[in-house]
Amino acid sequence: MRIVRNRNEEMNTKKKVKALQTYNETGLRKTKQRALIMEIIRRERHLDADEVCRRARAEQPRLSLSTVYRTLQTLKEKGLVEEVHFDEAHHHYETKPASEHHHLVCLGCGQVIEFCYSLVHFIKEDVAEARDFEITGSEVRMTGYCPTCRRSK
Amino acid sequence: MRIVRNRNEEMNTKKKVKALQTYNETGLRKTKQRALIMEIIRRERHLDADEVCRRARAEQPRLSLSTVYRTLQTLKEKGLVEEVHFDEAHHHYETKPASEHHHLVCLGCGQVIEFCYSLVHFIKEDVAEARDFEITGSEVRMTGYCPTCRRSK
DNA sequence: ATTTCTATTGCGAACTATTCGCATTTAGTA
DNA sequence: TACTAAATGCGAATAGTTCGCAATAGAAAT
Ligand SMILES: [Mn+2]
Ligand SMILES: [Mn+2]
Ligand SMILES: [Zn+2]
Ligand SMILES: [Zn+2]
Repeated sequence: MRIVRNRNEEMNTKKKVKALQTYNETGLRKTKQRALIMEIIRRERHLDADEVCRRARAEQPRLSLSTVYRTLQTLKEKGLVEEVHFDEAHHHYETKPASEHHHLVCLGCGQVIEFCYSLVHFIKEDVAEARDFEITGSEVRMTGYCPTCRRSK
Repeated sequence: MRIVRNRNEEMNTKKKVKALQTYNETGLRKTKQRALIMEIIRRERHLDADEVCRRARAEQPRLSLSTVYRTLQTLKEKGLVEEVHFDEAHHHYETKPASEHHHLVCLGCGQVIEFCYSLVHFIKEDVAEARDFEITGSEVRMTGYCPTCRRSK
């Protein structure tokens, strides 16, 4: 019988250096599927799983929807992808942006506008302090009607 | 053949007065099911459709889940109920509160804490102005870990 | 109170979103 | 190159939501 070592276990310094050259920073294997999914959501924001899959299949027709779900989940855990929640009963995804931003959604045409507000960060700090919470995420979403949709009502 | 008049059409003043005594303010019929659903979500906040249904069936065993969904949808449109979006891929509901509030969710134990921030209203005004949007709703959600859950990690 | 009309309900089926199990493939390592 | 575990594809399972339609029941008219 053979001793199987978990790849995530501690390694000595020498091996650690070697590992960093071979694995990417996340410790995940580099696969065509993952790369493509990542590329797609880097290119286009706020897609849902099905939209990601459809776009990916243009290039990799055999890619399975399960893989898309699994990959988005994994990348989310690694902090490379964020899940956004609109009104619908399903999720949308985007690559983790450099600066925290929030969403304004038009209920007429569906367009999503991103906006930043340092006040949000302030609120976060304040709530964390007041409630003694360790806050790991925050999401601000506003819904309404854009100028165009407002006119056509 | 008989002329059928839509009940929502204009009525003369006299009839209008009568109607206000008979219909409730929303123009919806008063049914046992609706009353019960309303009572349940008035009593307990942030339930999802299935939880509402289970609680309702203690009193009305034949109540159907479809009715719960339909009713919540209707009451939402009338502005009596609000839909809240947590991390999960399904909705939760609460009676429309007097003052706008937001949510802090513990990822460990699931507890939901409500908090108010007038700053949010300010942001809303500001975004509306900056983007020329008519804003109809806003939701702020923060996630993290409560003191208790933090300790047990 | 009785009649009339249609909003609302219950039920099952349909549909959509997401997860799971497992055999097969493949990336990374030795 | 050979080995091993990670990742994939596929189909089935589960969960959440909507739909169609016949039956029921609230409100208005009589
Ligand atoms: Mn975004
Ligand atoms: Mn609430
Ligand atoms: Zn619009
Ligand atoms: Zn907790």
